[in-house]
Parts: sequence; structure tokens; C-alpha cells
Amino acid sequence: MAAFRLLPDAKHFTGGGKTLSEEGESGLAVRRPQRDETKPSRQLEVAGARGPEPVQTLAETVAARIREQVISGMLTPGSHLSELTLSEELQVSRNTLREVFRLLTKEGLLRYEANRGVFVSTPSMSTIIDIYRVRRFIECSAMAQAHPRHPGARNMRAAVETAHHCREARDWLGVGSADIAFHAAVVELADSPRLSSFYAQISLELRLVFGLLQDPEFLHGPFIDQNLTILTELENGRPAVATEMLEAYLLRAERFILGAYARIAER
Amino acid sequence: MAAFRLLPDAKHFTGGGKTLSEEGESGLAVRRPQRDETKPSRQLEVAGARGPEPVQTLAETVAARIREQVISGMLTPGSHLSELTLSEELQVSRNTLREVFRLLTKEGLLRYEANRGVFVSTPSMSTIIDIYRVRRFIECSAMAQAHPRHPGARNMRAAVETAHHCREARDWLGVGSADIAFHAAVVELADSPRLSSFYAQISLELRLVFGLLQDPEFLHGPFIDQNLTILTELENGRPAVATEMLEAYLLRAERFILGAYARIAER
DNA sequence: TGCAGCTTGATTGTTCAACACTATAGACAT
DNA sequence: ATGTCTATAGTGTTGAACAATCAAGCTGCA
Repeated sequence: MAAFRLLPDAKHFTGGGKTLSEEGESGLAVRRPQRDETKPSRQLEVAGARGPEPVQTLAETVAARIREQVISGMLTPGSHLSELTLSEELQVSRNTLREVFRLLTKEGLLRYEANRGVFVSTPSMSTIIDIYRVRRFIECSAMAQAHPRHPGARNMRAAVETAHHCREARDWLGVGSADIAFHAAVVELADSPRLSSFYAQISLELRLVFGLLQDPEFLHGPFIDQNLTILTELENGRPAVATEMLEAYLLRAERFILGAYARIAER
Repeated sequence: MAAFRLLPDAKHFTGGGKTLSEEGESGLAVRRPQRDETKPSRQLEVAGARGPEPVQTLAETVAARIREQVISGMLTPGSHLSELTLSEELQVSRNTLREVFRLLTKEGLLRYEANRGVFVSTPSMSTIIDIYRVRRFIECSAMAQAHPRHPGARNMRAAVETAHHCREARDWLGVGSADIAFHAAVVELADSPRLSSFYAQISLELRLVFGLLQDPEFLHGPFIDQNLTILTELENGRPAVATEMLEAYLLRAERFILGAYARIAER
């Protein structure tokens, strides 16, 4: 799964570059239909089979694609997303693209500037602080009231395992995803769809931060073992201990990220 | 650059308690201002606006308007919002309206159904349960860690006072707003912009529920005094007591709302 | 030189009219 | 009544237009 199709180069989006990708082949791009000749079905479906959401509108598909571009670091924070250029590259109309921008702006990944367009939002120091405040707030509360045999715990375990696999494979992006999945599972313990979806949004912003920082091994490496310990405490019926460890984890992670951020910011 | 400017046809957007439909345009059928004659500046700004966001795009303005229609109960849950009809009534193009729909869908006020359009989302029993779960989760945590002299406390007091004024004036919609403002101020105690904006969204959904229920006096009346008590406890340096009372308040309110909901649902 | 004002592209904001696709309501046959 | 078929209305998406705005280059002139 997760076969990311990525644009050749992020520089295309920074306004300056001129090399447009021709990219005539598959992916999920629809070919521009010529009115009089062949008319390919424009209503498209997404490859991924599972999911109770069989239809997805073009705007949502494109949104998902740009989202991936952003969190994979291919679209760097601060870069300008030109409506014209992007609509040509992604083979969608400007109108559709604008709908996409609305979606992603609400998600916090993009930022509007009046009459100047959209930019990939650039997390600041205070962004990081706020994100971690929210994380402590939500995750710790969820953990504190958790039942050890809650289904969320199973997802936590699964996340820990994939994290280990990815570490062995030196797939640091995967490790990051698994780490986030672990903590999303923690939030699941609270049994609240709204809380979970909010947390998912926060995670997205966090990934933006991760993309900003280099050296992902150093970034995620030290933390995946702590996740395992926390999970074990929970499973052994000591949610209070697990909560305490979780809070310590989050405080440490925050300091860690802030430090890395400051280091690259002072350049 | 912060010069405020009202555009000529801003009156269209100040909706005066009437339906969405427009006052009868002189001349015949829905004619939109043609380019060469009247040219109202379409780039508009909102008057009040103490925020750092001086400019507002048409889509955002329209979104604000529909939002009000929804929470004021003028647009009832479940009703279908036709793109064509609404775009004519609001004097905006279908494309702009679709951007608006994207915005409001992300906010949870509207719901998309593939190829069938958007509907005002209808809160269910589980919606209410989830909303109150989140409220207890967030508000209680915020209260528990609050400092008595936090600026949020001032806002809490202000909300209590307007609630009383509105009650005297029999303005029950105002009472509802003040109640929500009070609890938003509670969340402010946590000092997290993201948490506050999330809570604002939850509040919106809750207002949707309120709009569904009749008898607003019965709905809000009993609760505004409890807010005052909670505030007093906080100000007197007993956040623990305040938290306890807050949780009790929320549990009671949830039962209350659920009961009212069930009563109207079985009809 | 320095700088205020004007001109000029480039880009966003918004609209329009068209067409493709889908769902639903009737008409019809069973 | 039940099921199939066809209009039809409404959504999904497009490309082209124009208006409003921003950014930068150019001018004229103290």
C-alpha cells in the first residue's frame, strides 16, 4: 500500500522554476478530455480498495495528493502554490484546485494570503509549543481513563511493531508514521470520533514540522522503545504509570523538537 | 493597507431576519450586474473585525452568512442546499458557492453526499454524546489546571453578565450564545489556540442541536446560575471544586439535552 | 543619488456557460 | 404491486473570460 506517486521536483512550486513536468502517464491523473473525440470517464475512483467511501470527488483526490506532497517534504513550508502552474501539473481546472485549497487550508496545511495566494504553512516555535500542549492535554487524559483491554490498545501494539519493522528497514518516514499512529491509537482510547479527528489534524501539522527537520533517524529513533514501555504498562493494568511515562515522553519530545528547530532556524 | 471599505451592495449580506431570498429586483428575471454598467467592487470587507484579518473573501463572507442561517435555525437540519438556487439567492456564482460548501463541510455544519449535493447535517443521539464527551474532556482538564487570575476568567465573568442581561430581556438565543461563550472562556484557560478553535467547532455543532430543540427558555434557563457558581469557585482559588462542579454541570446538561432530543425524535 | 508616482505584467478573485455524470421520479410493461 | 426504462433535474468539472490587486520596473525630478 501507500504507493506514493510524487511529483518529480518540488522546485516547480516555488514560482521560479520553469521546467514543467510533462508526466503523461498513469498515477491518478485524468487526461484532459477533448470534447469531440474520446470521452474518458471523469468520475474516477481511488485505487485503494478498502474503505466504505467508494466514491471520491476529484477535489478530494487532489487534496490527498497535495497533502502527501506536503508531509513527505516535497513541498517545503513557505513555498507558494501557484494556481495556474499547479492546475496544469495536476491536470485539473483552477476552480477545482481552489476547492482543494479550501480543504487544505481548513486542515492547517496551507495558509491563505489575500490576493497573494496559498502557501505551505510554516510552523513556528509557538506552533510546536501549542501542538505539544494539545498532545499532553489529550493523550494524557485519554490514557488516564483507559481500559487496558480497549481495542485501541491493539492498534497501539500494531503501531509499535510496524515501527520496529520500519526501523530495521531504515525507513524513517515509516517510523514517523508508525509513531504518529501509535499516539493516534492512544487518543482512540477516549472513544470519541471528534477527538480522534482533531488529533489527526494536529498530527498533520506535526508532520509538517518533521519534514522541516533533517536527520529523521535521530528524530524518531530514541522514541519507539518508549512507546513499547508505555504500552506494556497499560496492558499490565497500570494506566496511571503509563500516563506518567507518556507525559514525560511528550515533554522530552517537545524539548527535543524545539531544540532541533532552533538549530535549523538560526541558519 | 488596513483601510476599511464597505462595498455598495453589502446590504445583501446583512440578512434582516427574512429568508435567504432577495428583495425583488427591479427589472426582469435574475439579472446579474453586467460588466459595463453598475460595477460594485466585489472585493469586500467586513465592518466589525477586530481581528488581524482585515480582508475577507467573498466565499468567507457567504460562509459566515450561511453559518448564521444554520445556527439561527433558519436552515433546518436535513434540508438540501441546491447549488443553483442558493447561488441565485445569494448572488454568487456556483463555483464560489462550492468553495463555501467545502469550508462549511469541514466545519461540520454541512454534509456532502456524492452526486446528491450538500445537506445541513443532522445531529444524532451519538453526536450529542460525543460532543459532551469532548466537552467534559477538554473543559474539565482546562479548569483543573487553571490559574484563578487567568485572563480567561475575566471573559467568563463577562459571559455570565451578558447571560443575565439576555435572560432579563427574554433573549434566549442570546442566553445560548453567552452560555457557549462562558465555556469557550473556560477552554481559554488552557492557553492553546488550537484547542480553542477546536472547541469553537464543537460549539457550532452544539448550536445546531440547540436549534433542533424547542423551548429555549427551559433549555438554557436553569444553567446560567451554575456558571456563576463555578466561576466564583475558580476565582476563590478552588479550581478543584470548580472542576467537580463543571463536570457535574456537563453531565446534567447532557442528560437534559438527550432527553429533549429523544422527546422530539419520537414524534 | 534618492524617491514619489505611474505603468505594466503576473496572479488571484469571481463569474459564466457549457458538458459529463448520476440519481430520482414517473411512464410503461409485467 | 413490482420491476425496467427513460426524462430530467442537479451535481462534478472544465476552460475562458474579466476585474481587482500586488510586485516590480521605469520615469521624472528635486
